Amino acid sequence: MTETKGLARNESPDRIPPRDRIVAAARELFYRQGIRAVGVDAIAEAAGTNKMTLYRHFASKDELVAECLRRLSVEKNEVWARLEAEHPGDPRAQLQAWLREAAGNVSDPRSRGCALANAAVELPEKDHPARQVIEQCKQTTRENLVALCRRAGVARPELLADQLFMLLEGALVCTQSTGHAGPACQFVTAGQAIIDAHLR
Amino acid sequence: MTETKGLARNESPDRIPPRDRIVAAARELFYRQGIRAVGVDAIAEAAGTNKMTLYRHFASKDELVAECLRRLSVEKNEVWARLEAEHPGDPRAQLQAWLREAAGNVSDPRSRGCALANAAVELPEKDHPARQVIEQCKQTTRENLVALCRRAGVARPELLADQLFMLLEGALVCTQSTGHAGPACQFVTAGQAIIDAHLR
DNA sequence: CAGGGGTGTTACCGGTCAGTAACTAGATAA
DNA sequence: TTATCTAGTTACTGACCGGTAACACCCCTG
Repeated sequence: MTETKGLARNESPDRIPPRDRIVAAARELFYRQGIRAVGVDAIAEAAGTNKMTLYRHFASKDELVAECLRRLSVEKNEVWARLEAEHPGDPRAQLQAWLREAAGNVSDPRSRGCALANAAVELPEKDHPARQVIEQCKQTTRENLVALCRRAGVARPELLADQLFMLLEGALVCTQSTGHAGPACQFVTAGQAIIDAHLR
Repeated sequence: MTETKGLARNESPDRIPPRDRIVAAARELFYRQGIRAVGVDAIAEAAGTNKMTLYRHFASKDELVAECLRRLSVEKNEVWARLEAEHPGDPRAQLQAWLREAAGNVSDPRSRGCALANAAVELPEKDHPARQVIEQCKQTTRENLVALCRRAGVARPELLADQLFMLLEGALVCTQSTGHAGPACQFVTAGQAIIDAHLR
């Protein structure tokens, strides 16, 4: 007895709590169809639950959107530790690995760009709870990329980071308007040229 | 007599026909607030008319969206003739002028990115009437940029064009998530570096 | 003058939206 | 056991959505 101390309740078939199922379903639907195109009923149904349970966990749809982007933001920020773990003490190898990882996202045929950037397009209201999540995550990404470029020993780390940042954002948004056979297929070549130019 | 042969009717105060007012109002509202966030009633009211007149000119809201993007597409394609007129027979100067013109769009504090790219984010349905307009315009832009780079005499015109294309798309989308003080402020520097590298 | 086409106005349709109330079932914890 | 907490279910609200019907208006043309 005294086994399940509150953290494992109501696991009928899947043992995933409703809150997590809701966030997972919402993330997928928001990303595939767009935030404004998805209703809360559809999210609840895709999560195998209902609207009331959704509203017991989230004050509003906007808050659910923010929570989805918050989780994505956390996941995105994990890449820096992973790069360091894969190439410890070798920032240049980490930069190359970053480029390859980014290329994987760009070339993924299921990709619909960056969910955060897409949300910024769909939600222009400055006071939307998702906006600070978006801006915070992008800012953190930029800072981590600058730090990596600095450790790589380039003369102008901020410039290199911003060039790579814009290149990646551009490639991701390109796939949605020109497809994966458009300019985005030059992502690696372009990124490598930028890095090489900075490494002399 | 026989003056106004049908082209100047119903010009009460402004002499702009309702259809054009509707498209102008829709373009502004779609761009500022997002396509899905704007209702047809709001468009009609902003155009100084009503919903019935709107639906007499457009079969549906989706068709109105497509028409808005079609007009934007036409305007965007005018840039190539303008560059040629301003720097006749000097493709390298035209490329520089393109970069400066693009920089103007990026740094404009009222800019919310490219309306076509934003629409591609908001309208993922493959059969939406706006999609072929988006893809067609982006494709044409890419081809014109490749042609300009080729005339400029660089060794790999397709690569240069795609690099500049991604850079511009990235800068435009960046302004919506990281603001105008983010990576986008390095647009000109980055673009110039790319061009210089190709011109040896 | 008579006619007609483009416009304005009002009211309406069915559907969907975000969000809530009230109640039931089931599992846990004392 | 009893009490409590969470989740499921149904039904509902009021607002708004895209789109339409019917009719009055007005200016232009014949």
